[in-house]
Amino acid sequence: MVSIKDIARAAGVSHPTVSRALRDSPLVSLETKARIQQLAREMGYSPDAQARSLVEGRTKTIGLVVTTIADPFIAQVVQGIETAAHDHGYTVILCNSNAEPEREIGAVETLRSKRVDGVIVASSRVGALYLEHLERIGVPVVLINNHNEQSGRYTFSIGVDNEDGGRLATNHLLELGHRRIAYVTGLADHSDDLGRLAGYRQALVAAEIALDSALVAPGTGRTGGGERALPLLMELDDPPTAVFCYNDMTAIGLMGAARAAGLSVPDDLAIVGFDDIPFALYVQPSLTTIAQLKVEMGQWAMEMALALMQSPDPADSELSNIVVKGQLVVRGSSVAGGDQTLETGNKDQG
Amino acid sequence: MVSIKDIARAAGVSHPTVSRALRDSPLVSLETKARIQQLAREMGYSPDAQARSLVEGRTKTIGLVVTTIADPFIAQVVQGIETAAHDHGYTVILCNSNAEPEREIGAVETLRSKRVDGVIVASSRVGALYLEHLERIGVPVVLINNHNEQSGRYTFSIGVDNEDGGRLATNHLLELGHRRIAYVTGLADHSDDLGRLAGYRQALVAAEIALDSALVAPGTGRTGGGERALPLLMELDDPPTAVFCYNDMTAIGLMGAARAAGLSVPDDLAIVGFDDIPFALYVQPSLTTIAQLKVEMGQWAMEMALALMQSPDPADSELSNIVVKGQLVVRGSSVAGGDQTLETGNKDQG
DNA sequence: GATGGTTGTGCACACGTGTGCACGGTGTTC
DNA sequence: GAACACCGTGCACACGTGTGCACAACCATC
Repeated sequence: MVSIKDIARAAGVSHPTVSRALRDSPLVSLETKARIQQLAREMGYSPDAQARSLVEGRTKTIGLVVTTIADPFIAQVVQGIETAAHDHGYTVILCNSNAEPEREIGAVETLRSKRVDGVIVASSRVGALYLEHLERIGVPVVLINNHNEQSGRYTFSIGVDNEDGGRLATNHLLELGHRRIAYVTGLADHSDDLGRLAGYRQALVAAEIALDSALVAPGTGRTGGGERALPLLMELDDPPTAVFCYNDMTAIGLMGAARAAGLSVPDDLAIVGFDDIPFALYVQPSLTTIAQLKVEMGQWAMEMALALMQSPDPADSELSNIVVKGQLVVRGSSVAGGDQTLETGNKDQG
Repeated sequence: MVSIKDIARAAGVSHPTVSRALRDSPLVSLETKARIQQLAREMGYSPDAQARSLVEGRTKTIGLVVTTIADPFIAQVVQGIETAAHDHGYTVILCNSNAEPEREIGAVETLRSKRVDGVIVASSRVGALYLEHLERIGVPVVLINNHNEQSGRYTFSIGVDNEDGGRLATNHLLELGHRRIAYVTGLADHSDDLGRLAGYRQALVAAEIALDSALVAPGTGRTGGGERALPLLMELDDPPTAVFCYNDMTAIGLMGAARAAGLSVPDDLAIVGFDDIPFALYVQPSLTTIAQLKVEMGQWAMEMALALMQSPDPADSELSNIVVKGQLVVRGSSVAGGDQTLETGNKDQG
C-alpha cells in the first residue's frame, strides 16, 4: 500500500510536504502542490485512516450494538443511523449481542479498543452491569428505546413514549367496546415492555375496569412468543376479546396462531401491535399498531451522538432523554374493513 | 485514555517491557509480568487497536457493503456474517449503498482507507465499473448472490443457483396445471434476476409452452414493484393464472394487490416467491417460495473471506465461485390448503 | 549592501504499539 | 578467577500521518 513517504520519494520532497500538499495547505507552493496531487492520483494513494486517527485523536467511527439485525424494527433504525453517519463522514461498526451478556460486554470491549468516538445501543435490555461497562468507554452512549432513570455521565437516551403508546392502543380497543383486553409481553424486565404494560393498565383503570393478571401473557418479542401466548389466553374461563401486543412481531405470531385455531380477526379477537414494521401492512388482516418513526429515530440518535461528541463535557449538555410520541394507525386487525385498501400502495417499503 | 507508557511510568519500567508483559511474552520475568498485568487492570487499560494494526499490518476488520439493511433477506445474511466474524475475532464495518453508484464507490474508498482485511458485498447490482473499484482495495472481495463471469484477481462469489431455483418454481406451477405463468422481475440488469428469469424460461420451453414477453412484468425487488405489476398482468387479453416473482417482497406486494383487486389466492392466481424470508410464513395465504440458507450463506461468505485473507495469493486459491441450491417450499399461495398450519410454529424466526 | 519580511521546505517529534538487538547482571563451569 | 552462557530489561526504530519550529531562499525597502 503506497504511503506519503513513497510519494515523497517519487516527487523528490519530504513526506511532511506531501502531507501538507494533500491536505491543500497554503504553506505549499501551487506548483508542487499540483505535482504531488497528480502523483498521488497516479500512484493510487489512499490515506491510512488508522494512522490519521492515531495523531488526530478521533476515529470518525461510531459503534453500534444491536441484539439482532434480523429484527425488522431494529433494521430500520439502523438504516437511519447509517444514513446520518454517512452524511457526517462517520463510519459504523456493527456488533450484535444476541442479548447474551458476555457478548454485550465483549462488544463494548471491542468498541473501546477500536477507539470509537461514540456508541449507539439498540439492544433489548440494558442491565445495570452492562451500563457500567458502557460508561467505561469514556465516550457518549445513546440508548434507543431504553429509558433508564440512572442516566450516567456519558449515557443518554432517545425513545418512544411507551406509556402513552400503551394507553393509545388500549383506549382504541376500549372505544371499540372491548372489556376483556389482554397484553402479551416482550422479554422480561425490558423497560419498553414495562412502559407499555403500564400504559395498558392506566387505560384500563381510567375506564374503571378491574385489572386481571391472568390477562397478561408472557411473550418473547418475536413471532414465537405470540404463537405460544394464544392458547394461554383462549383457554381462560373468561377469554379476552382483544389483545394488545408488546410489538408487531408478537402480534403477527398471535394472529397466525388465531387463524390456525379458527378464530376470526377482528371479529373473534381484535389485535393491536406496536412499532408499525413494514410488514404490518401485508398481513391479513393488516395490523392496527402504534407507529414509531423508526428511520428518523435512528437519524436523531446519530445526530444526538454527534452533538454529544462535540461537546467538551457531555454531562453538561442540554440533551438528555428525548421522548417521541407514537401514533395510532388503525387497520383491519381491530376494525373490520379497516384494511380494504393498501394505504401506501405506491410506496416501496423496506 | 491510558497507554502502555502510562503503565510503564507507574511500574517503573520501559514501555517495551509493558508491551511484552501484556502479551504474556516469556522474555519478561514472572513477577514483573504479574505486577504489570495487575497494574493494567487497575488502571483500566485497553489496547489501542489502531496503533496495533499499524504495526501488525492488518486490522482484523472486514467491510460489509449492502444496498439496504432494511431488506429482510439481506438482514439475515448480515446476521450470519456478523456471527462468523465475531467467532473469528473480526469486526464488521457496515456501509449501505442504497444502490447509488456514488455511494458504492464512496463506500469502497472508505473501506480502503480503514484498511479492512476483506470485503463482503451483498449489493443488488455490481456493475463492471464498481468491480474495478473493488479490485483496487487489494484485499479479497466476496460477492453474495452476484454471479459475475469476470471474476477478478481478488473477487470471488457465493450465491444461490438462480437458474435451478427458477426452474423449480416454474415446474411446480406447471405441475399444478398452470399454462399461463408470468414472471415479475427485480431491478434491471441484476445477475440474480437474469438467472431466475432464465430458469423460468427453460422450464417453459421444456414443457413446450411458447414464451410470451408480455408475461414478464418489471418489478423493483420491493413490495411496491409487485403491487404495480399486478394490473399490468391482469389487464392482458389472456391474463396469467400463476406468477413467479423475483423475490418474496415482490410476491407479498403482488399478493396484497391481488387481494385488494378481489382476486383469490391461489384459486384465481397462484403465487411463488424466492428467498423464504421469515414473513413468508405469516402472510395469508402463506407464501410458496424457493428457500435459501440465508444465515448460513452469510457465515460461509465470511469463512470464505477468512480463507482468502490467509492465502498469500488469493488468485491461486481453489475457492472461487460457490453455488448453493435453493429448495422449493410449498405453502398456501400455490396450493389451496397448503397453509392450514404454521409449519414452524414453535420456532422463533426473525 | 545590510536589514527586514515573506514564502516554501525540511527536521524533529508526536500518536500507541511491537520487535531486533545490545547490554548489564547473575550464575555456572573449568 | 576468568570465560562463558543465560536471563531480564532498555534502546532504538518501525508502522503512516500531522504539525511546531527552524532555516534557507528570495524580494522589497531604506
